[in-house]
Amino acid sequence: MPELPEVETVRRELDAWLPGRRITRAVRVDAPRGPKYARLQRASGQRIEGVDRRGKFLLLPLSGGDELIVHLGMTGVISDRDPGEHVRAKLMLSGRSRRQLYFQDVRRFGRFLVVKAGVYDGLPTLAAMGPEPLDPSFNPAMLHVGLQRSGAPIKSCLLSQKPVAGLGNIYIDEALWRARIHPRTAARRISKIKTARLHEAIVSVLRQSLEASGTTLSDYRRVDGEEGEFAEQLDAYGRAGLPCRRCDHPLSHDTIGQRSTCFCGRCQR
DNA sequence: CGAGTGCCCTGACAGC
DNA sequence: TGCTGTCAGGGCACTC
Repeated sequence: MPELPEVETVRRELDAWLPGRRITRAVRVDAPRGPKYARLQRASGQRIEGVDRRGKFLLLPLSGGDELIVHLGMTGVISDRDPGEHVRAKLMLSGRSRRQLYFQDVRRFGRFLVVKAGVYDGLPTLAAMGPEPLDPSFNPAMLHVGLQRSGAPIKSCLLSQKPVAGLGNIYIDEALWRARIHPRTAARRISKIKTARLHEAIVSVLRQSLEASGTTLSDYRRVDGEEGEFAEQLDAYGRAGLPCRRCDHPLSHDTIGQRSTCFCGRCQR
């Protein structure tokens, strides 16, 4: 499932060639009507001014004062080649190369919509998005303040995107494993010492995954169709029953916040 | 307002 | 072979 490293990988690829191009036509293809593709046709005729990211959302400011918002959901793939099936939206672009942009999304959890720039009324998670973990200003004190606001299990708290942006099921399990924090620990009970460890774990796992162009488990692909290479470096996610790489104890599996969770019952306390 | 639950959606896979 | 059931989960609507 695309999380920050995957979305940032896609952002960088798009940022290399999209800005400055005009969207000659934006169309829904076999996409449901409704809020996930709201006002997409408004992008037609506008120039793409940049490719930004907040958490797992891609934000493309447009010349007409609008913003194209893309969320990959579970199975969203942005491609510069026609994937053939499950294409939900398509951007025809100006420019001699005739390059186009396809949004493929098998399970339809993704979004591809246009809003007035910065107006996120229908997107409460984006509107309340926490700090960017790879921004140099992100520090343990900020994380601690965010965690203090919640009595929920740390796993659920991080899924909310409020204490920090861009983490999903995979990197939360990885970060908690690295920081040796049990996923059921109430967020506000996490000490400053452990919060500092968690901060370091979040930043390191995201940087390392980004270095590997993200994690491909099944659906995620880069714009050129290549896979991310971080899956082989996962220590927790998907390793239930396998020995912990730190203490050899078999990893446990549990469901927290309706999410499958893997952790070491011995060294995560 | 915070926490918890149901829901969307489709393919992969296990079991019979 | 072909069917059924289960699982995967990000974000939102809704309830308490």
